[in-house]
Amino acid sequence: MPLIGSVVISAEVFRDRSVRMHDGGALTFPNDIKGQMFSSVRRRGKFLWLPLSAPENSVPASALLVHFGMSGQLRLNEIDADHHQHLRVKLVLQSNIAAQTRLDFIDQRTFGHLGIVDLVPTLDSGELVPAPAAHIARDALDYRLDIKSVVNVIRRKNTEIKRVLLDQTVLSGIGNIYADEALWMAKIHPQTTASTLSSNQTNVIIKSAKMIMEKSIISGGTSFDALYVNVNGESGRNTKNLAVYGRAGQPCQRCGSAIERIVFMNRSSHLCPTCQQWRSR
DNA sequence: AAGAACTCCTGGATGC
DNA sequence: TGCATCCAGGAGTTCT
Repeated sequence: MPLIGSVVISAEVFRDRSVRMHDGGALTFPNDIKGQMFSSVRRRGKFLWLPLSAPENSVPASALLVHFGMSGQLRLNEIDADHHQHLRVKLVLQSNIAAQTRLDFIDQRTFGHLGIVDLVPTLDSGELVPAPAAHIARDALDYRLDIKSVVNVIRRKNTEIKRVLLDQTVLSGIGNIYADEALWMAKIHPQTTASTLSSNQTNVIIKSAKMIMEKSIISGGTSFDALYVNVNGESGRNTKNLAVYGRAGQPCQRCGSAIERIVFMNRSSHLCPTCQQWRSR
């Protein structure tokens, strides 16, 4: 059943935290979403939203905003399917061409959330985006991405390049895994100060990230276990494509050196100590 | 203002 | 067997 054109018949929140970004929280969310129709699907970085239908001849003013955090999923289920152990929010949907169905928000670690938010025009393009995501930069895979200006922004940052890659206000969509993979491909140490990188090096990093993410999407995403599945509950197959992430101790595919795991900014980073040397300038 | 640290959370893996 | 500790990380908030 298609999501677009479906109307929310009812909603139930099983974990208040999962709608913490909704104005009014769990108290008002079910009533606020009831009767709303999804008119399309949009994405920017790690935010996804479903604009809610507006009166005729007017643009949508609000949307159901979803962030998956680490472990969040949206899954379409039969109306009477068993509740998943980590079901946090349940929407019952009705379309005019199919039976009722269920859109489940499942999230073990509850870093994800959803809520109804206003759509606001961005300063640069006037594109309508959810207010809580308005500060998020264009996605790495957005064809309108201005790589040249992103390179300039990155090269003005006086901090480690990996921090910058994870900063969603610079460039969005890159998380811890793809940052490590892109830096390995570009042969840059994650703790290299961004402002010491050349334009060419910075370009290579961005293009590597794009290439890696595109390849991952074709493989159905990077998943490790049953926690990470697509809308139909299927796991991705991209782990076999990873060169460094989660491969500490294994040989580098380029030079054979043992991959290292280091910790900074309270996160793991994986790198080849030979290919990615930390040169200070 | 920019950059860094802290915080939220669950449950599988690991150690004693 | 059982209990404690570690680990995974996106991003908002708070700090320096």
